[in-house]
Amino acid sequence: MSAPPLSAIDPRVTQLVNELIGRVADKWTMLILEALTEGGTMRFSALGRAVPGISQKMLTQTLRQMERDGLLTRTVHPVIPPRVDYHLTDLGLGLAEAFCGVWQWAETHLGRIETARRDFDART
Amino acid sequence: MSAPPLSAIDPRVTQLVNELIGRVADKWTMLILEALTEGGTMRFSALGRAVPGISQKMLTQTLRQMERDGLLTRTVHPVIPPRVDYHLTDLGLGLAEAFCGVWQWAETHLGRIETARRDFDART
DNA sequence: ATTTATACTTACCTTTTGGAAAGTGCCCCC
DNA sequence: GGGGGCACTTTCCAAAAGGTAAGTATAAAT
Repeated sequence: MSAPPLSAIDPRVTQLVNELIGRVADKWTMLILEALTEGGTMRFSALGRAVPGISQKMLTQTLRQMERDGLLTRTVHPVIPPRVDYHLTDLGLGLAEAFCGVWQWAETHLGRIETARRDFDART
Repeated sequence: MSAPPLSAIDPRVTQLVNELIGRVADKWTMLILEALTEGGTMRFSALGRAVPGISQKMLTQTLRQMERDGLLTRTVHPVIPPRVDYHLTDLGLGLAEAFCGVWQWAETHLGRIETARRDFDART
């Protein structure tokens, strides 16, 4: 499917913003964002514990992406065994705040969605 | 990775909300949400045109999910050739509003993220 | 000397996602 | 009676996501 879109308000910004949101709004990023919002500064292993179900691979990968996007800082302490601290930048905190709205929406309307699903499933 | 999470504020609501957000916050859902917010009532083909790059398969699939979740209504007019209208429910509109914050955040901070990325890539 | 702890990295492999394209149903129009 | 339009549905297949598990580095502790 192609052809020109409906509105001409945004030229290529829309494209970029969508890409950005897609990158930023995935499952693990949101969960890490939440953990760091609550936990302040956390080390790798603590994050692993705070985000149930995440694998080491995805934890590392997601943290790196977030660091790259400037959402958090990564501080390596030159000690052994290694210790690495993560904490949100103001950019990351801002994103967490913005997501707060979605979070709250989800929390308050969870019930309605569940019944909507049941109705739909019964109907079909 | 497993073990108990950091905070005990939310029992299993967190789980449900996360699942819900993951379902609701994907690329196509957001784009369709946006199209319908701007376009009001739209038919299948119009949505296909309004969301550039989506395939018929994903359009149908995403619309069905959204209908199931109660985010939009699907009205089949018994005419030939077929005509099906989609439009957001108040639930869907609420979600669109909630996402508005994220959208705006992304729009305003796009520049900062891009420079953060360049810095990171240069650093490594 | 071996074990332990931490924060990764890498290789392999399964599962999921999603695109392309062809098929379906149905009536109107020429 | 052949073609066209719309809204799907289905099948096949390639690409990407992501899990598991093993490996790496280092120094302190036993």
